[in-house]
Amino acid sequence: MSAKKENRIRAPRGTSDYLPERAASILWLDRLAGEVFSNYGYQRIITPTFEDTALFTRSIGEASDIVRKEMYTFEDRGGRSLTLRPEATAPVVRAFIEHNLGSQSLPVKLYYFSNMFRYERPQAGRFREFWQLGVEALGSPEPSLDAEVITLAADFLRALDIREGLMKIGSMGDENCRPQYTLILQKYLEEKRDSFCPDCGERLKFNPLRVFDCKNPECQKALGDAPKMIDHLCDECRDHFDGVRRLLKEVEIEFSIDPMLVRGFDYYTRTTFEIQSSQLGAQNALGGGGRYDRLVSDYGGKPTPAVGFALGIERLLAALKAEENVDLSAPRKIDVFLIVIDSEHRDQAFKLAIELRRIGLSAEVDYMNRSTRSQMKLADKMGAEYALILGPDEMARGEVVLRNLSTGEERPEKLSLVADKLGKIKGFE
RNA sequence: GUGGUUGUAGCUCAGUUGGUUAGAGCGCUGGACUGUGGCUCCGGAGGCCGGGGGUUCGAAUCCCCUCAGCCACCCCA
Repeated sequence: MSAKKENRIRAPRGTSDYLPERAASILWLDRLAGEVFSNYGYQRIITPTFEDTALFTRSIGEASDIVRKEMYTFEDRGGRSLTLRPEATAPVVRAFIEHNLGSQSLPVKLYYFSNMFRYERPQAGRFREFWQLGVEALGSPEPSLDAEVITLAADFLRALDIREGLMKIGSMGDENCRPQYTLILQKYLEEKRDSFCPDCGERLKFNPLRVFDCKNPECQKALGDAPKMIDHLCDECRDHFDGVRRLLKEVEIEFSIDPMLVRGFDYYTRTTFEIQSSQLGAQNALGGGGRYDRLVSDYGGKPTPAVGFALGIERLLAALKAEENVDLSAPRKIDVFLIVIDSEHRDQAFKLAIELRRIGLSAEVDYMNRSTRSQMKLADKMGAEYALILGPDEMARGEVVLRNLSTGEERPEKLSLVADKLGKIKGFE
């Protein structure tokens, strides 16, 4: 037990053990997501934990921070370069192409709930292993699909009773209007270069849109009258964006237009969105997503427009906790606790416990040779509804005592019939 | 990767200007109640004071290094 602390192995940095209480919260979210998402027609997909490294370098963007310094990349014994998934859109798209899911009726609507890995310095709401819940809808360019996905995200937050989520939406344009806009922006930024911080000086060279993300107040001020993508959309993109906004209003989703919204992946086109929470600290995004019309064809699939989003599970839990709207720490309750008075009846208690469990009741027994009194205390602490007492006198008559722990009422029952009886009381059989 | 801050029992924390066997509450456990819980009372287990090195007669307390947590930058879920 007392291994020297220096030698003790701990969970790796940025990871954590989800002990029963927290694990239960995660599973609860998973189950709730399953309910809400299936109403919207999304089906669960599970992809591998690791993928060919090239899958991510190509989709996320060579220049992005995630690819440059945040991936868990390793070589396996066969010399393949593999990477623990930092996000799930690329794997889902890969699976979509690999299994020719595009030949089904479109759109194909999938959701996932899985762990992601990013080599980052841990911080509030940011970990090296974390969980994401997300959807991908592939096959339609219609604004209604964007609106559906955004509504689904908002409805899920509503189902969780998270009220502080702020929906922000924007548009990145497409291959027609974005390159032109980028040039206009770059030119503007170059002219006002001295007003920006050194970081932004770098950004404007390889990814000028990123300048919008800077938190430096000086930079934000200088950006005030910078040209915005949403003012330079081509006609098609403008119509699309208008369509998304109109539909969101139809279904009463509250949102604001954020002309400065920039997301971290290079593959987005047209609609992007992000849900921010004031409860979260610096890492304030509960989730986000957008449209990626080029990704499937970039991977060699048939051109397939698509849209999706991801929510951060740990951040949802943090927001839930901060808002205190939901009690995630419901105490465990059991149906029956079996109390052994004479240790010669332990085997019978063991058998009876299993019999009760097999008919669907939760039953517990003492494993520590506790006194009767201590067993009663345990039963109480576990929130047991009944205590089943195996006393030598009753056992000699083939009976046990059934005690209702909330009323204190107790009476003898035939040992051979007590399981059936409890099953009936609890509504089984 | 950079900066700030913290690190004492399972948990939340005390620990006085460095001074003998390191404390509390909760939790765990035994008992008071020899076959019966929730309250109360009494007892017990559990810490090389994150780890390593140094200063000192003496370090949980001072110094250095390291690891980890937290917070921020960066970036994003």
